[in-house]
Amino acid sequence: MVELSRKQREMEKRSSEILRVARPILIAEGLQGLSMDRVASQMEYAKGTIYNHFPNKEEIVLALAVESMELRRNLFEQSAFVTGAARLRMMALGAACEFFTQHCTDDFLVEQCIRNQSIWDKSSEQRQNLIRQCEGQCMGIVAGIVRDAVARNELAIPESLTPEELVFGFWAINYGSQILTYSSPSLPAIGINNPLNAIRVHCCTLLNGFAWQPVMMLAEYDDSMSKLTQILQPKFWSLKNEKRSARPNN
Amino acid sequence: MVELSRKQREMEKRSSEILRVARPILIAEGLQGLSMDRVASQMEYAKGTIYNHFPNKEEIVLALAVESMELRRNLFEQSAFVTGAARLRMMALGAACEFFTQHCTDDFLVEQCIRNQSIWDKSSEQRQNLIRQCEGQCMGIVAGIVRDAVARNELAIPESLTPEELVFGFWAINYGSQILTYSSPSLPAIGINNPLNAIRVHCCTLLNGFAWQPVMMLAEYDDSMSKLTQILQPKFWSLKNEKRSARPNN
DNA sequence: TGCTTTTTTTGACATAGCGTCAATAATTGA
DNA sequence: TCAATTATTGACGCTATGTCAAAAAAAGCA
Repeated sequence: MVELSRKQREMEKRSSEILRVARPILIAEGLQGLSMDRVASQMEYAKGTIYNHFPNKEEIVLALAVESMELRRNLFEQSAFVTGAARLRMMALGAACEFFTQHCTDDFLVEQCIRNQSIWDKSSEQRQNLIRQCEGQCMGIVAGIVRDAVARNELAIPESLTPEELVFGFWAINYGSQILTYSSPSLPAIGINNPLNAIRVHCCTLLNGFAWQPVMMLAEYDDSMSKLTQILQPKFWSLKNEKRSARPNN
Repeated sequence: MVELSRKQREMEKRSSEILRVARPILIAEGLQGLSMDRVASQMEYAKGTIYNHFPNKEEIVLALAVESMELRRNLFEQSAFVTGAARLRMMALGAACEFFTQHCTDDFLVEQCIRNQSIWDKSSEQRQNLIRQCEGQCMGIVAGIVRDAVARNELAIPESLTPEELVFGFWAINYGSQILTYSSPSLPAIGINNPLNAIRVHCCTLLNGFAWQPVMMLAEYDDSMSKLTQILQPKFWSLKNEKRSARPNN
């Protein structure tokens, strides 16, 4: 019995070693660049051994994505601790998103990788559920803030929208902007010079559009965001570093 | 000379036949499913012949995307003909987006395919420029409406934003929502039941947030959208069918 | 310790896709 | 009609995937 758990621990250890090797490859060269042969040779194991841990590379990618999404969720959780108006907490989540894209670029890239049909076609339902779960938790955190705002009479949701559908808008703005930023051929060429600022402006404007109290002018919003960022960043960094030591990378 | 152009016409014809064969494969089975061998065998030509027209499958995908994006651009152009307040024209573009995703699903899917690094890594700069150009034209149409709104004093753009960056927000909402809708594992499970309505609400709210005149309540907005849709749909359909006859599909 | 059983690792194999290119077939022009 | 040009072909080399029987290692046992 002790034996069994030792075995399992060794198994675990090797699995995470595979992930440790695979991550930089995925980040540097994308889905195409990652191959089982390559992971195997870099680990100095035979290919079959890798297949003992992960039945295909899609499964590896999903496992990496789970790690990255957990970091995101941790950032979100941290943001939710901010006290004050619900709108402020909502903005703190915006700050978490900003931090994630700017300072956890690798994780952000990994997250992008799973927006690919082939991954979902080939991977196990079980691991897919881990992703869904994490996604659901993130949604839960944000929707919770929305509900709280409603309870405090700081926000009235249009009747045709669920709280989650309201969150969906902010999610879409952030996600959409980032995807466009990373994958649209040369945004500056079509007049978009500062997408990051644009995201902020649009989030603020959307919040104002819903009359989410306290309504803010842009300058005010920017100020608040700066303050929030200053308060939150140390925590964000330590979360990020915690994660890093849990999955040592080269 | 006449000979030469006949040759060229035949070349053209075959190229478009390749696209005609490739499109349904791409739509039904994605990037993975599309292979040069398969296109070749389905056309009853040898693989080498296909390579005479397109140096790799990424190039085929990009060519398909150009076709699809041209349809989108046509819809946008059509929308821009609407007369009245700039905001109404902006909404007409929203209607075009709705039409595109709902009734030109295939083209929408093809458009998604090119959000993939490998495509940009392997395809020719020349064809990439066609995409960029089309993207730029779409942006131009929308940004033109924004500029017009400013000129008519119906809208004041925040000073830290270019008109294009304002458009970026709407683009992100639409794009982001659609990507999430199509690629997020079961949105309903996390409380998003009617993403389409959500997009509408968020667009309206964002417009209102910018105080783009005439500011509208949601019900009013929905009414206007219905009317716009009724006016525009016939034109949209004929554009779509025009396209279809230009690229006969099975 | 020595021997048997179970588990793990290995890499050759079958399969499939990409992109190339010398050989072959078809077309053109005189 | 026949040489010259052009287009087509599919076998080939390469890389990657996923499998599986054989070999090696580890565990169990007396």
